[in-house]
Amino acid sequence: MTSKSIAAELRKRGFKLTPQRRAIIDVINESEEHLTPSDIYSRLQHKYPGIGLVTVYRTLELLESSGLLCEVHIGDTCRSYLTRPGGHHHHLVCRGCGKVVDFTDCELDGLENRLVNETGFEIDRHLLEFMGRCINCRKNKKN
Amino acid sequence: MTSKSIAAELRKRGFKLTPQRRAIIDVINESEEHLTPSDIYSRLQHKYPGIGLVTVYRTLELLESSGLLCEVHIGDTCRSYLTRPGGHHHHLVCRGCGKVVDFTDCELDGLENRLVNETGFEIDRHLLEFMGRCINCRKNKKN
DNA sequence: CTCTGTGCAAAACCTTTGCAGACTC
DNA sequence: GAGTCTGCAAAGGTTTTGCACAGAG
Repeated sequence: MTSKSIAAELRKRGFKLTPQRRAIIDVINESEEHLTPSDIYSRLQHKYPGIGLVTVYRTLELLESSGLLCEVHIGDTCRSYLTRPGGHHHHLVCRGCGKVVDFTDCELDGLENRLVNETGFEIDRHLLEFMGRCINCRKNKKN
Repeated sequence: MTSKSIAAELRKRGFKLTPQRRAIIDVINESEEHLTPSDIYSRLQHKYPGIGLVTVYRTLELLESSGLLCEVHIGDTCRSYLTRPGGHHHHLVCRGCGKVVDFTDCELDGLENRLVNETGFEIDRHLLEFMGRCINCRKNKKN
C-alpha cells in the first residue's frame, strides 16, 4: 500500500493529515522490516526530528484501528507493525533481518470448516505466520 | 499435560520443584483460558498467597524455555500462556470466554513447500491460531 | 475559526535485576 | 551443606493520560 493511498484513506475517514502522520507512515512504508514503536521513533529522529514518541503511539493506534497497519506476531516482540497491502494476507518473516514477505492464499478453508464442525465454534479470524531465514541471510551465514 | 508430568519434566531437567512452581503450574493447568502473568498472580492470591509476581515471571520463563508452556497470540495481549499438550499443535480461541481448544493437524505442508520454492526462504516455524466464539458463548448471546 | 492533533511532563504499568535469606535436593 | 530459588525493593522500559498550544481543514 503506498503512503499516498494510506493518506487518502485517512482523509476519507475524516482524520487530518498532519506532517507527523505522513512522516510516520513513510517510515513504516519504507521499511521491509516490521517495526516497533521505538524503532519507528528512532528512525524518525533522523529525517523528521521533533516528533514525539507519544505521537507515534497515537498514530499507530489510529492506523491500526483503520485497518491500515497490521501486526507481526512471530519473533521476539508482539508489537511491531507493517503497512498493510490491503485485504486478507499473511506473513513470512525472516529471523535474521526481520524482512517480511506477504502471501495471500492460505488454503485454510478446509481446516476451518472441519474445526467448525468438530467444535461448534463460530470462527471469524485466523492468524498465520511462517518464520525462517530469507535467501540473503542464508547466504551470509551470519544473522 | 498434567501438572504431575510437568513436575517430572522439570526435575528431569535439573530444576527444583518448589511449592511456588507447583502452585503456578496448577493455576495455569486448571484454567481452560490462557492467562497473563498478572492473571496468574491474582489467581494465586486466593489459594497460595505470598507468592510474588517476580516468581511468576521467572517461573513462566523457565517453563516456556523448557517448552512446557506455549503462548496465545490472537486477541488482546500477546503474553498469555497455556500448559502445552506436548508436541506440535495449534489453538482455537474463544473471544468471549477465552477458552482454548487445541488441534494438531494443520495441513500446512503444501503451503510451506510452495513458499519455500517461491521465496528461497528456509522455513522453520509457523504460528497458526483461529479465533471465534465457542458454543457456549454463542448460546449465551452475551460475551 | 473550530476542533483535532501535538508535545511535554508525569503517571501508570509491565518486566527485569540485585541481593540477602530460605529451602530443595 | 551447596547451590538454586524466592521475595523485596528498586531500576528500566513501555504505554497511557492531562493539559495548553499549534495547525489542518
